[in-house]
Amino acid sequence: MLVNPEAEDASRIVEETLFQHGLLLVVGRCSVRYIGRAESKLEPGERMLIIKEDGSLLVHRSTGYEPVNWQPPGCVYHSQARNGVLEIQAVRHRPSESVKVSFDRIFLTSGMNLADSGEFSLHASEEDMHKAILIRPTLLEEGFKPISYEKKVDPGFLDVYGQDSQGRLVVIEVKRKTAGKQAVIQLAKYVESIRGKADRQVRGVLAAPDIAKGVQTLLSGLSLEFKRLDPKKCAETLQQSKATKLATFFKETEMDDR
Amino acid sequence: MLVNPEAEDASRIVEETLFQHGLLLVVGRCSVRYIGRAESKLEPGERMLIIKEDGSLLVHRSTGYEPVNWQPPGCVYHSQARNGVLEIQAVRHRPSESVKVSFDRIFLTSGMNLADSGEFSLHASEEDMHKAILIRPTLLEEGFKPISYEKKVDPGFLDVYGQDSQGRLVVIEVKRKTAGKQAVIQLAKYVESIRGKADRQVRGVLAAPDIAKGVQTLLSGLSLEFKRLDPKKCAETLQQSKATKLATFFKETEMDDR
DNA sequence: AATTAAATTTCGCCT
DNA sequence: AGGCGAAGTTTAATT
Repeated sequence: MLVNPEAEDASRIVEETLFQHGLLLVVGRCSVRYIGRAESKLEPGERMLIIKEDGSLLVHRSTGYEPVNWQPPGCVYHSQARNGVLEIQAVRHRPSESVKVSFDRIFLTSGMNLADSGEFSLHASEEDMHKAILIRPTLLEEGFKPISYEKKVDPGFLDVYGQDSQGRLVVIEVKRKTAGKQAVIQLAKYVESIRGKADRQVRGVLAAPDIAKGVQTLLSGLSLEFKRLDPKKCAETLQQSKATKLATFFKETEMDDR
Repeated sequence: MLVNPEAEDASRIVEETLFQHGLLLVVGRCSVRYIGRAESKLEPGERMLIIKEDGSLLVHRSTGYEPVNWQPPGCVYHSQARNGVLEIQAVRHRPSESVKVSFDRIFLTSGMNLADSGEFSLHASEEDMHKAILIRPTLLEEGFKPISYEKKVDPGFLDVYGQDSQGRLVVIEVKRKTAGKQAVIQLAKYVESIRGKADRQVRGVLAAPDIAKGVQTLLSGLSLEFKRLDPKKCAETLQQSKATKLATFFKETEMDDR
């Protein structure tokens, strides 16, 4: 790690870190040029450059959640120090594009190796809600039996698909947030598609924590139903039934995707 | 800036930097808990925490373009050091959510103030392509004369609108990338809308660097046209004609938006 | 404030 | 490799 280094000294850290695929951090005054899917130019200013082990690149300004310039993982790098200017260039193909960062002043540069094997788990995502219904169908309603999930139909993918206690087909559209008009339209399309092929009655159910104001009218008008489904309860259901249990579940129920 | 500090010492830098809205950087071993729109848990590992002047937060692992946890600008922070553990918590409302980062080991912490007034310009955006057509209509075709741009019509806004050398109206849908089915549908809607009101023939032109495979058939079937338009050439056109020139252009041509 | 549309969207899955 | 759908999408523009 170097504080206020000359470009040539910083360059040594940069090259070494890039070579051994470490995490590189450079803070200083730079300009950035991007050419690829679009083109951009960033005039000189003080920013933070991060290059990760996997070759991804981030240029962050002092404000804003998003990087001002970036490259996804898999970039190839080239760097050089000349006339007190440190240039770092990232290139990737498919699509062909490149980002060039030129530092004329460097406050801090550091090469690191972060050991990180910690697991990341995201709960109560929409996919978790799908799974929760599969594991505990009563979350939706008594007697519901899932047949398939993320089933491909004409207009796209329907979330969960099954039959109710009376043998009617049930098409379920799941939303993690308050369901709006768009969700109803989507459900309607799926139901229509299934009705065209099925030989039995088909119900359409919108499952979400809440439904937007006024949308209930639209839903009722299309003879569709709303069922309240709490993401938190879904997450709890998943937590109770561990990943291993889920695996056996899929084997035991032998879901038919005809 | 501190290297391998105790939590209590790091805490001083953190608090001060947060207080004066500087850029905060903490690298170390941490766990992260997020609760809000969804919920997530990140088990201990070595990561980089960035908190910006505007209150945005980023937790970056050693790989991946995207942060593993984050918060948009406008968060309120609370931090404390206890039993050798540094805890930093970001809270925001609307939607209500929070991220808590707990460091049990710190490699590096730094508070900075980045002076950055450099302008960022993204060229060859779709809007740039609109402007380029206005400045040099021959980019589209000989004899084309723009009448208005971003004109409000029933289904939305059409990109550019004008008349050709034979006095026919021309509706142009511009895409910066390969135009797909959606672009054709959009153009068709606009053309239909204009045809309903116009007293002359109306042409529909899709202007893009390329057209998706198979979409040409759809386009032809609707009696619409495709014109190749290179974003790069548009960017060059804009560069030649400076912003000042553009301003006078808008004044001089007195474009009618009836 | 709510809705809609675009993004150098990214990411994942399936064809 | 390309295409489609989802995202804790984010962000900006518009109603």
